[in-house]
Amino acid sequence: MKKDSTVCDEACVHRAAVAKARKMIGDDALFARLAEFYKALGDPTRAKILYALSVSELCVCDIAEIIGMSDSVVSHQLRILRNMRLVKHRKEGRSAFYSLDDRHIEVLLMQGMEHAKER
Amino acid sequence: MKKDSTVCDEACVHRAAVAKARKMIGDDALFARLAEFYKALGDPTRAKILYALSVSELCVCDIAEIIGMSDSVVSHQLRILRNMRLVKHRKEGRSAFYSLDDRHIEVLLMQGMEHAKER
DNA sequence: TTTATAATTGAACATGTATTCATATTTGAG
DNA sequence: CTCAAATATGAATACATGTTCAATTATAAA
Repeated sequence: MKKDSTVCDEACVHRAAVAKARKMIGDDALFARLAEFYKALGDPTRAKILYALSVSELCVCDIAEIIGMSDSVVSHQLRILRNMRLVKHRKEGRSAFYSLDDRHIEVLLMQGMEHAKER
Repeated sequence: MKKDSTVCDEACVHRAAVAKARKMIGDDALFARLAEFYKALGDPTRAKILYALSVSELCVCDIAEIIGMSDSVVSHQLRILRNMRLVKHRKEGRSAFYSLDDRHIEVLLMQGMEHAKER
């Protein structure tokens, strides 16, 4: 007999816990946004950019120098970070100065950093 | 003249800030681990799995039911989470019970969730 | 042992994504 | 205006990754 839509043919686990978890997970769009948010941090180049910006406001070519990548790469990644509202920018002459959109981001970065350092 | 390895031909920005940031970013392996860590959270399926596990320990088929995906998908993603040491598992009979590797993960999940809810 | 269930695994496919390169835009300097 | 510098952008490429499907392992029950 094929498994039906119930869980583990009754045998496996606490139904109560399952029901509780299931209720919290209903909102697909929420988890999509959550994943998008973490994905933005989940690339070494973007992580470096954000980390650099946690030190101070910087223009594009400075960031490129600091992380050792081309201006083009940095500009592309900054656009992603901008769309995610993780960074904001301000134009001054022909330069564009970027900074973290809010301090909240910095906290999250540092926490992940501690986790990364531990292993 | 081509741009040399200095920053913005002097004109652009605070050299001191650049030097400070550069020093912190030297360690490539560190940022690789940091990115890997966030990448693990940066997928809706894995985020759902972790969220479900924050409620209680669960076996594979329960997780599959809760998040509405196949056992195979869940098993594949659990392996990734296991390799990242975000979850641990315990075998009991023919079932495998998974749980979060430590409470630290849960905190990080909830913080991202708040960020995701805000927008 | 034989049968069925829970879980794992590997290969294939489709999709997503980071980087490169060339080109455009914008602004300041001469 | 003309030239060069700071960014931005689009197309192309290469690579990574999530899901599906089929097959396998391991355990429990009959």
